[in-house]
Amino acid sequence: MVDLPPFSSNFILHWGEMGTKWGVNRTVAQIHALLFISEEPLNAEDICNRLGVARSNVSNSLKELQNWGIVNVIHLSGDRRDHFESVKDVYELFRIIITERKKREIDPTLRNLRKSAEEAGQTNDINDSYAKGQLEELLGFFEMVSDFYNQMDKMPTKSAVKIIGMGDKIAKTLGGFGK
Amino acid sequence: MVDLPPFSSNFILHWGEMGTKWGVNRTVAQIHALLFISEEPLNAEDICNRLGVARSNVSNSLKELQNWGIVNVIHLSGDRRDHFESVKDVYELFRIIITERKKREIDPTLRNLRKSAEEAGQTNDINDSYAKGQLEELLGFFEMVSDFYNQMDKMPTKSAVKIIGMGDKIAKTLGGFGK
DNA sequence: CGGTTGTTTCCGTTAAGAGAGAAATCAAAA
DNA sequence: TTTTGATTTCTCTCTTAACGGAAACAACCG
Repeated sequence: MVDLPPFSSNFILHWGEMGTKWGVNRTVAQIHALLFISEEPLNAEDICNRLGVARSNVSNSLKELQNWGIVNVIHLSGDRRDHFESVKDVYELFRIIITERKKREIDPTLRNLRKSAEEAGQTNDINDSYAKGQLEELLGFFEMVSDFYNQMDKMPTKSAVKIIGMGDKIAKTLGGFGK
Repeated sequence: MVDLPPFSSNFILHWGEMGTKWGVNRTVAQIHALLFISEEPLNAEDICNRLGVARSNVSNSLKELQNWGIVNVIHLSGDRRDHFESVKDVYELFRIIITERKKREIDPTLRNLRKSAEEAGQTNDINDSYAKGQLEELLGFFEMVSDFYNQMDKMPTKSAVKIIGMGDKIAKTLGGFGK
């Protein structure tokens, strides 16, 4: 971890570690952490040197970060090399991540549940009716979550933040109805 | 996949597959899926037979599901064997999962960010000020998310559901402010 | 054309995790 | 105490992912 203050390396290492728990590989998360706290865009060479990882690894990791949509290519005048920068706004960053995770982790299940529920609907075996009901419950839940995500995604970031931040007030208002 | 209607095996297999994307192993997710759609509690032997996996694997997986808090032991009269049942209410199920994931995936980062931000606060090197600011932004975001989770957790399930379900209406109300 | 940059694709190594099976251990009921 | 069920531990295998290095390739520019 060359040329970085201790608190930065600490953060980068931790972010890499957590990355593995979030389903992205360590290097990918580290590179993202580095770019996120870098004021200027960095080129691939810079990243290699700072993190001490192989060039090919950096190249592939950058590609994955671009697939996620949280890292963009920047061209500096007078320099032919690609430079990379992370989405810098935290709210925007997580909006993208959440949308992407929904696409990968929710939508396939939603499709499968719809299919399963449909198939289940065609059987009338009394033994299967409980399973059928549970699948329908699950499907309903996933539909709801999916709708919620879609609405948050359409919303301007600030409104979404406001909803999250106002969680307690909304809860109090609605609490009476929910009981 | 013995003694199960096609839509059930389909669901169990898919849930197992998605489990790997959610960070739990395949067998653990499959067992959970099986228990979730089973009306009666199953014993370890049953699970072995239905899913065709090793007994030890079932034992360890059940333990992990109990650690997550989404599977409980049940004792049936006249049967000394442990029986297992999943949390059956979908909303309750995901409330538990989300709380648990927060504990594993958010809280450690929150702690680390607090530490990093504190360390960063002590340096006055002008070169580090951007990184410092980004870390503070990130910390603020994680604090907000954490608070939101805590509030949802304290809330009766129905209120939480109501907030999620009313996402669009709340968005419309707040939309004007957010723009 | 030669030099630089970037991507892609191999290959080989290493590390980590999942999974199965066997045996030892433990606990409680009969 | 004996028996049954459950957990724990250990070992072994298999698979996957990560990683680095090297080379091939394409694109571009001077």
